[in-house]
Amino acid sequence: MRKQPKQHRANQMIALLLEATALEIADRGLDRLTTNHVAQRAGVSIGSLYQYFANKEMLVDALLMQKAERLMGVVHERLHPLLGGDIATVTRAVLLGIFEQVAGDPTQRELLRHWQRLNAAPVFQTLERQMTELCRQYLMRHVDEYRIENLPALLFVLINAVQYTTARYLGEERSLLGRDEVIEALVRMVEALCQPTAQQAAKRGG
Amino acid sequence: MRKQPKQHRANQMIALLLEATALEIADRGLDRLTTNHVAQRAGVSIGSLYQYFANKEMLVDALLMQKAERLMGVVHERLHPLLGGDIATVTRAVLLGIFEQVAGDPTQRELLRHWQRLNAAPVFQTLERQMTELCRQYLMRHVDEYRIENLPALLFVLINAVQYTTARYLGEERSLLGRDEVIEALVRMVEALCQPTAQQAAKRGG
Amino acid sequence: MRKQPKQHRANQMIALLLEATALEIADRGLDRLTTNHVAQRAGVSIGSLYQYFANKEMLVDALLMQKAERLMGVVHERLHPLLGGDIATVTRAVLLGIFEQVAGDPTQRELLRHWQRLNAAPVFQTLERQMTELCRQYLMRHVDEYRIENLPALLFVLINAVQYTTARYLGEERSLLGRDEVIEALVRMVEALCQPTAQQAAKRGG
Amino acid sequence: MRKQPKQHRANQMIALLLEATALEIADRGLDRLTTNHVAQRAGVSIGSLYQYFANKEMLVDALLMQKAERLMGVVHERLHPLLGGDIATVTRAVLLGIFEQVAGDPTQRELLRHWQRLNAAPVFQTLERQMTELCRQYLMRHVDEYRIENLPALLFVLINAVQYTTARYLGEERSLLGRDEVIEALVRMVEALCQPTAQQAAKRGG
DNA sequence: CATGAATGAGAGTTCATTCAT
DNA sequence: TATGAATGAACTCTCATTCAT
Repeated sequence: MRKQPKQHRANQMIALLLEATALEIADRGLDRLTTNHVAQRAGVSIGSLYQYFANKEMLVDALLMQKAERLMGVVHERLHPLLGGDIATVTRAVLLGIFEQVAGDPTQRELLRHWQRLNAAPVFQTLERQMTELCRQYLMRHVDEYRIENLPALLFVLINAVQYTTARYLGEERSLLGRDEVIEALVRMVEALCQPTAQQAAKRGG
Repeated sequence: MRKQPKQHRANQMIALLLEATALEIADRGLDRLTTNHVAQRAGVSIGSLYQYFANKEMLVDALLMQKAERLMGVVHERLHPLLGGDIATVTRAVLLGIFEQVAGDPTQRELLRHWQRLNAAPVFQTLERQMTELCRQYLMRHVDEYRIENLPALLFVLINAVQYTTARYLGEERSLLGRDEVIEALVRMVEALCQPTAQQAAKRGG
Repeated sequence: MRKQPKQHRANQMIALLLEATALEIADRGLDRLTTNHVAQRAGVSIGSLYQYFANKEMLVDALLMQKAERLMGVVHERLHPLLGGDIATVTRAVLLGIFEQVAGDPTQRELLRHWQRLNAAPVFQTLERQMTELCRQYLMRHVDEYRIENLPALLFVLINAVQYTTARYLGEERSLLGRDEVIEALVRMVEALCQPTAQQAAKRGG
Repeated sequence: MRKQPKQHRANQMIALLLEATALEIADRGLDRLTTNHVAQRAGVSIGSLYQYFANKEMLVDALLMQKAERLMGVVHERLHPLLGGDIATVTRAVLLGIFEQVAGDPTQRELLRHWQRLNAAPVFQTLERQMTELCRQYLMRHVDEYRIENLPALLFVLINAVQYTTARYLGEERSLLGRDEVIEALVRMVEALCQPTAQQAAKRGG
């Protein structure tokens, strides 16, 4: 009861700093991000920044965590009502959700451009674990519709292929390809990877 | 006859510097690469480095070029004798070649971790264009075996999915998955993406 | 009330750095001036220097500004009470003021040695404009005592002849000529350049 | 008889290097002059440059010397036929000669911009001594036409005033003033400085 | 807790000069 | 003598981090 307001102010400060970090990354790029600029943009002293984040890396990690959580939120939101649906529909819905979430946010696009460098960060590992788990659950639920051999390998390729291709597409300033074209191609890839069982194929063919 | 030895020494120096750059990248990472360290590691003065490379970026670009050329060499080498083969065989052969080339070279693995940042470099664009062109040619050669809709989108997804997944796998320190598992999963993905025509499917089925 | 001490400390730091810059210039010359030496001499870190001056040029400019302002102060101080006096008296007084100001300050003397290079600096252009304006005003005030043809050309020659000759004399380590001899010669030159009208000449001659 | 050709080649080399130095100064400015560039421009190895000039300073000094000699040549050329003429005519002729010599030569103009820095060089001291001597001789020849008090001081002021004003005018990229305006103003200054004796004034007045 | 002035190691790069060939 | 590859001290400037107030 005594600590509540302090907690609150701390959370406010953290939010403020993360917001400033996001803006700086969007404006100047990840490579030119400096803690002094962040503090200045947040209207806060550089000392305060270091009160809440041990160092620059922690600051970026926290922002990454925030963005990752929002992204996972979107994924869940899209996935949940369709858990019973076929793989193409589900994939399409989730990808559309991600594209919409990221496309309008220059910060996330800049972060995507550095995905590979950043994915050592624990946040990314969490994000990936969650995605993997989600896919595994979906496939388990539909275990007799799709014939999966070597699930771990498939998940690895699936997740990475989709993630990086998406990252690449969204990270580009402008592409010759339209959003829907790319989504459809990805959907087809996912669909094809999870080859339906003969039984399913027959149903479809019929 | 007069310029030979000069040329030779110059080439030696360049090779020495690129080698040192590769080692430094492998040891300290691309972000912590410094020209002074490179020169020191090469056992050469910093001035010499700048005699052969206008700046740090050029140095890295040259290394990238070298690695890219070797990689493309391997790709061609594997691809050529199999141009008439089916897509799975070709893909498997090429991926195996790449994996063998890269897996043992920490420098290339570190570079792969920064793929996204680096692919602005002309070398990477060239590399990607070449790969795209190769895929296009293969698919054109087999135009009536596979039913391709929206070739550009397919190529984009195909190339990126394979490239980045490979990069991710090879970039990791160690993975729970074996090399062959990943290659097989990728092969299946590529195969699935290029769905056979009904006729082909029938042949296969028959 | 809050920002006072900050302002004060900042001003102190700036003064300290300018002082150190002046000393370094006096000791090692403008060409061998380095920011690290300045910081070291000021007993301050190089980072602090760059907190207050964007780059080396700005540092030198600020010093130039400071010296120029002092010089203009002296000129005004000497000129003002004599605005009604004849040209020889005014010139003599102003020159004496400048000589006294500069002679004892090795920094200013070193700066004078580089006058030509520095007079691209805005500070110098301002200084020169002020001097020119002052001369013009004086001559306008005494318009019927002196016959001036082609005022712009006269002002150009007048200002430059006096400025550079002074700069040259003061820039030298030691001269065979005494200060007063040079001043008298310059006074005579100025007086001669602004030839009196016939009427004035008659008055004087009478 | 044996050393002649070697001498000759040496002279050729020196001339070549000085020419290259001049071009480099004209193109890139004195501050950005580098010995490597000079050698390259001369089509000669940097080692050869150091065979003929102990260091960079010597190289510039030699160029200065060359230019100074040409300038003195012009001065003599113009002065000699007019030794008996009045001071205005002589001054005008000499100044016109100098202006013509320098105006078209970007190298000399760039050097003029750095006059003050360079005039520590022995070459400049020689040049100045020669000019001073010439003026002294002229004035001695006309000793009863002009009333000179304190000849050394007058010469100092005279030489410097003319030199620097000329240097300033010619060093500028473009001026609002025309060449003749400036020459006339300078001529008037010189004329006025060397006040005619009463006798002469009478003659002129009559 | 907040502040922000101060720090300083270390980055990339230049260029006069040397010396083995 | 001519060469030019090699040198390396020295330069300007950045920025993550600290700590006295």
